[in-house]
Amino acid sequence: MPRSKGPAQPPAETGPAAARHLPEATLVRLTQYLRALTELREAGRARASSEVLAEAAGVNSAILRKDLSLLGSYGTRGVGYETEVLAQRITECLGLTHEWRVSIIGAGNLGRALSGYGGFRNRGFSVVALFDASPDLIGRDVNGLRVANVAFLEDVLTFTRTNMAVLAVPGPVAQGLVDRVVRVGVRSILSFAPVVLQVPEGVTLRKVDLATELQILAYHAQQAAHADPERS
Amino acid sequence: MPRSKGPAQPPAETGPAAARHLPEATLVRLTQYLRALTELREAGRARASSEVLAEAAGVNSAILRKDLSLLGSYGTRGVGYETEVLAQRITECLGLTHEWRVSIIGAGNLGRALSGYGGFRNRGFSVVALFDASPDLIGRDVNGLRVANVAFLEDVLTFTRTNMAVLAVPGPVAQGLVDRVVRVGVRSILSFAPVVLQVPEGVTLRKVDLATELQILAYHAQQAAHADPERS
DNA sequence: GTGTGTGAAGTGTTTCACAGCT
DNA sequence: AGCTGTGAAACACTTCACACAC
Repeated sequence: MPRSKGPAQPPAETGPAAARHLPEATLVRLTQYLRALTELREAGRARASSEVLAEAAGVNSAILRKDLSLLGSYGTRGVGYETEVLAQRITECLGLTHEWRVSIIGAGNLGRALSGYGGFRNRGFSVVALFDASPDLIGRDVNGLRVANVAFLEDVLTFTRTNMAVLAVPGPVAQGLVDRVVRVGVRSILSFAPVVLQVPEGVTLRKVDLATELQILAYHAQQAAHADPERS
Repeated sequence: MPRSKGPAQPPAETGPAAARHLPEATLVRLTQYLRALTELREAGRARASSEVLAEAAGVNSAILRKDLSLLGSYGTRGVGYETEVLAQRITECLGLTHEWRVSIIGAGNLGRALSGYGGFRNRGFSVVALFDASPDLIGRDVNGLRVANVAFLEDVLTFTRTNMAVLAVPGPVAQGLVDRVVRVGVRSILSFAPVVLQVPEGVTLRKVDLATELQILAYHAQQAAHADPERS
């Protein structure tokens, strides 16, 4: 903090775990930095400059430095960042020291794909339950989990101490499930259902929508075709 | 256009299909409006005000009107928007009149889930091929598609006139596949691989990253817990 | 009267460029 | 000398609020 305004007043951090209210765009990039740092560490690099890190994360170095400065001063001028220290710091900020217990609702193709996704088990996420409504699926073993009956959703969520829910169900039933999940205290939901969902204050909902992604690609492809009408 | 600046100069639209360079954020919402319009039309509504439409799409009405104004004047003051006309207009703008031929690369859990996803077949997207490298999967029938050998990727992409690729493969092989896909002229790629990917100018790449989504949820949950330390 | 379309203001994010620490 | 951390400028996006068309 090289500049003091008026009477010296250190910025009153409540400790190294501070950093309130990170911008949404920064959060997305922090996860990328974390991945890049993991790769660099596996490659044996103890230090990296903002330039190197930015390259590995696929962003420019100015925004990387700006993002990291929001977490506090964790680099060394003239040298760079220590990969281990920085990775630890980002992990802390993102709340990944906490253990997150994820339940997946919907054991169709997508739900099964998610339950087997390796990225979950890393970094403090563990899948603790998988639900479905279909008698054909209930009781079956999927990636080491027994598919539970969604009729018992509330009991199982409570018993497993679930604190994150992933919805991989058809649109029409999604809102009802959101309501049930919220009622037993889950406050973080990731939905793959292509519908608008309402959640009360204090509950975070994120959506992934495959149709939206394709439609945006279509737009850009069409634009490119306008500029250069060649390959369809 | 109620206001002319200086000598009358109509905004030189090249026709109703114009609307260059829509902001990324607007594109995302346009897909939501399109879905909302489809629902409204199915419910028999021929007209809707920005208020009603915004509610159905889960956004506020001011931004909806601003977004739609970028496509031209398609509403009627004092009345609202005609659902059919507007849906048609958005469909046009997004490039969904074109037929998009999608190949899915990777027939693991996720690739299979994607190939069966109903949202693809609607709105001009058709899945024309599904690839894998594993002898256990090649030749098997998945949702009416025979899994093709990724060794023949180039030939099959060309033969099927693929113009969009979806990557559902492990991180380490993703960049190589991007390069191959780009080399045969595909310019729109959606990747589920959790790695930074490089594409040349003129190719659009979008990424969906499950680990990132969960990590962002974790951050918000942690923030909420700081404010109100109660349920884990 | 009603509800769109849009300037203007407000807010958020990125880039620039360089002072200052190592 | 080199690289971080950060004000300041530029850019992007959202919200406000109201003139105007119907």
